[in-house]
Amino acid sequence: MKTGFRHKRKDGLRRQAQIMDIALAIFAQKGYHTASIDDIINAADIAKGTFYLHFEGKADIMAKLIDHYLDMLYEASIVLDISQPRPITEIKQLYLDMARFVTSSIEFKHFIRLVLREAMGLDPTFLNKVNGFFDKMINMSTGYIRQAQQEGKVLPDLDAMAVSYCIIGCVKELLFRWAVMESEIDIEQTITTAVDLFFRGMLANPSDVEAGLSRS
Amino acid sequence: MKTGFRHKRKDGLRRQAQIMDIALAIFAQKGYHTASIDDIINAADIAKGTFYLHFEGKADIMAKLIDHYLDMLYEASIVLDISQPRPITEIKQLYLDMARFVTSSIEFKHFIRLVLREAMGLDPTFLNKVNGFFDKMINMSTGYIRQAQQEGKVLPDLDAMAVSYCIIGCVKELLFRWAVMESEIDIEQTITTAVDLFFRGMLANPSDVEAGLSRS
Amino acid sequence: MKTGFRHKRKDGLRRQAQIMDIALAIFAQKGYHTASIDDIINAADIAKGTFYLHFEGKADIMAKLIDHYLDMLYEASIVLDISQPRPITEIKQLYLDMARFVTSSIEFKHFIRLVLREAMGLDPTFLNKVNGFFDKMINMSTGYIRQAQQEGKVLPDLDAMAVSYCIIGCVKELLFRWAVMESEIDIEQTITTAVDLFFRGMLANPSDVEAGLSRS
Amino acid sequence: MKTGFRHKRKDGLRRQAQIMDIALAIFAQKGYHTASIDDIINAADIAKGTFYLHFEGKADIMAKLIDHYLDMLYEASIVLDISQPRPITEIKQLYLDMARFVTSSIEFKHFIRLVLREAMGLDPTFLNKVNGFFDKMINMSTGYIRQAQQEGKVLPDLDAMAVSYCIIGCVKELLFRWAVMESEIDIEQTITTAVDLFFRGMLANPSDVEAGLSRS
DNA sequence: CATGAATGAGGGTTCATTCAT
DNA sequence: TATGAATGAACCCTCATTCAT
Repeated sequence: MKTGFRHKRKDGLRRQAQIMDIALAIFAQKGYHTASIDDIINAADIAKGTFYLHFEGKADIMAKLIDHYLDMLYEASIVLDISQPRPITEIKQLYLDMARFVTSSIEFKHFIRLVLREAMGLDPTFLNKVNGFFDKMINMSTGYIRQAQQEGKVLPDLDAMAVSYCIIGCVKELLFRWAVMESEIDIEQTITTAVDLFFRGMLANPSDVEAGLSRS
Repeated sequence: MKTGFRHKRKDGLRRQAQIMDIALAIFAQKGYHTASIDDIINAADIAKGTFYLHFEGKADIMAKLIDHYLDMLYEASIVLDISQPRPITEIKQLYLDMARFVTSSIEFKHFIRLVLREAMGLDPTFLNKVNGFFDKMINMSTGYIRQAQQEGKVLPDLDAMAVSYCIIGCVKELLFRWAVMESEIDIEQTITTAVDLFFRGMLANPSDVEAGLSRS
Repeated sequence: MKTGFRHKRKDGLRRQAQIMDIALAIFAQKGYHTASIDDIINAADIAKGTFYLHFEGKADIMAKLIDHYLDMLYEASIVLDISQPRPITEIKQLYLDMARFVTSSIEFKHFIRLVLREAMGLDPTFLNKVNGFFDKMINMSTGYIRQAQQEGKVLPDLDAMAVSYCIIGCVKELLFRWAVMESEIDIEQTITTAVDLFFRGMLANPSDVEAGLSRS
Repeated sequence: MKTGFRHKRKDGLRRQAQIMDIALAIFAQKGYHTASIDDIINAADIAKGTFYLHFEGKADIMAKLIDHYLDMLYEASIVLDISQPRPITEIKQLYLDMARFVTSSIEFKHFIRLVLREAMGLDPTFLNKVNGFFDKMINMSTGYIRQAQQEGKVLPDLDAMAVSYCIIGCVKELLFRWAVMESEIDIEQTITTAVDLFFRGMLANPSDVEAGLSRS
């Protein structure tokens, strides 16, 4: 028992962030259940103990990963939280901005891949965290649609929540194709199509959307 | 017929089907990774060896389950494979029929729960099988939309495949809410809303859809 | 992953008993904390899984060992539970019988060694089990002395429980020397000396003990 | 004196003694095996490295603790080493003094608790050190009894060493009840009872002890 | 002297799989 | 066919110890 030498000392938080990056890549590649701590420490080139120095265990690093990226998403989603009315064109721009944001980094791709592939199959803890985010999106969307209905801009008989489910479903599917199936999808083009589709189907006065439609 | 005599002897296929039913319930409840062979054989009240007599292993029973239920879905989806034109109203009815079909049995609920929760996180084999089905749905839908575009019934500039992604996304999301999150969703009502939404957004001549709209 | 062949099947309980015997020897030799499951399975020439087939873990086999031997001791101690008065000589014989009983088998030696060396340093669970036995012995002894005091055979002012502590202390020390330190002790001779010593010190009428004294 | 300046700098020996005190308390509370270095450094509010600056390791601090307290006991036991004859009453007083000595400080209680609970289960090194002390006590006692036998004060046929085992056993048991089981024992009263009991059982001329008996 | 991040051997436990009966 | 004891690779996790700073 003569261990503990040959260090490559790093500032605590940087080391932790570095391990998280690598773990995320591993999880995204092999899946949470299939990936082992050994996979992570080998990829990170650290010792077992070093891992447990920074994280309580496999579930802990997963939780920290989810918290970290969800925090970023929550923050980014603030721009979507519209209290004052905005023109359709701006809305579409917001969606495109969000899309560019989440598709800009490989880490986010890994995170989305991980979450959409199997975060649902993990502890209720994880499931709740992730679904909490989607639920917030849905509620935000629902509230926005209802307000538009009151303003007479959206068909009054539409079930706002059902529509929101559809929108979130579209978003998830697109992200799934992009992050999990690595499809060659033109995200911006597809989002434009989807937004136009939904707007055209929802709006009380279709001419309202004309400016926002890409072609016609 | 040489069944039913001696120590718990059953016709091979019936026994196998019975084990699969139980395994599906277990997998749907605990998740594929979390569920163990022991869970299955205890629930099925058979011995370890008996399980391996009928299945090559854990992955094998999972594969057989996926194959079995996907086969049923493929068969059921035949009615959606429309070569000749159909009126909008009939399309909506087809969707509702499909919805009633998959939500009618507890086994299908288990299957959908299993597939949407984590089958994506398993072997590429499983992922491919399941996505193969969704891809077929998407291709079917895409072809149908393109045909409608040629007939001038659907806006010509729409990216048919992007729209299909949206539709499948909606379907998955609804099924996810129903089977995984056990939300109290009125499936038929929500599907009606979604179909109307999409049709209104897609059709070249909105008046075509009037008959199909639930309210107007 | 191709494991599970090459068996040496044994009847379940016999295998369990065999593992317990070996584990007891290992624990007695290396100590509970120092001994590892690997030590046990190597000595028993079984696989890791086989161990966990019969025991829930290290603490479980320890608990089963303690229960097993304490049960035997409780049973053997029944003869000491004297409701009707007995002559001194018989008492001494009872002690000698008990001594012969616990020193007759190597397993008991291992058990006593284990218990006296460190069972006190384990979980409160183990501590309580073992002390429960000693407490029963002490209570039995105390009750017996008090009865003798009422009959005027034992000095009335003696603190019966304090005397019982002394007796148990002597017994423990003797067993410790024999089982832990492997001293060359003539157990029977020493017990005879101790019993005489205590009796001579306790009895109201020293001549009562004459018959029981080994010499003089 | 160059103590007290700069970052938490203390005189080496004082710091070492302080750590030992804390370690003793931790060991006594959780047990040697269960307690970790982390427990100690946390309680002592020092860094890991600081611990290894003062001690070679876990075994080393344990050894130093045992040595330290055994030294004190050896020193205290000098008063028991009687070359010239003493009256019975004085002997009893010596025992009571010793009892008061070891039960006077919380540190001694911790030490006794540690030693009687599991020091026996550690390295032979520790076992030998502790037993070395008890052996010295036994030899001292044996010599004293033999001398008394030659002087005709103690029954000549008694096995002096056996009697000594009994006495040490009583002492250990009392200390065990007090330090480990935290029983509410009146140490002085119980020792008085024990001493009287043994003397009455040993003495050739029982009237010799009369003065020493608490009640008669 | 003091620090605490890093180490890795070692330990306990699980579970899919096998095969003698 | 059916059984279930046996297997062992693979995991997760702990903690005494080291040494660059």
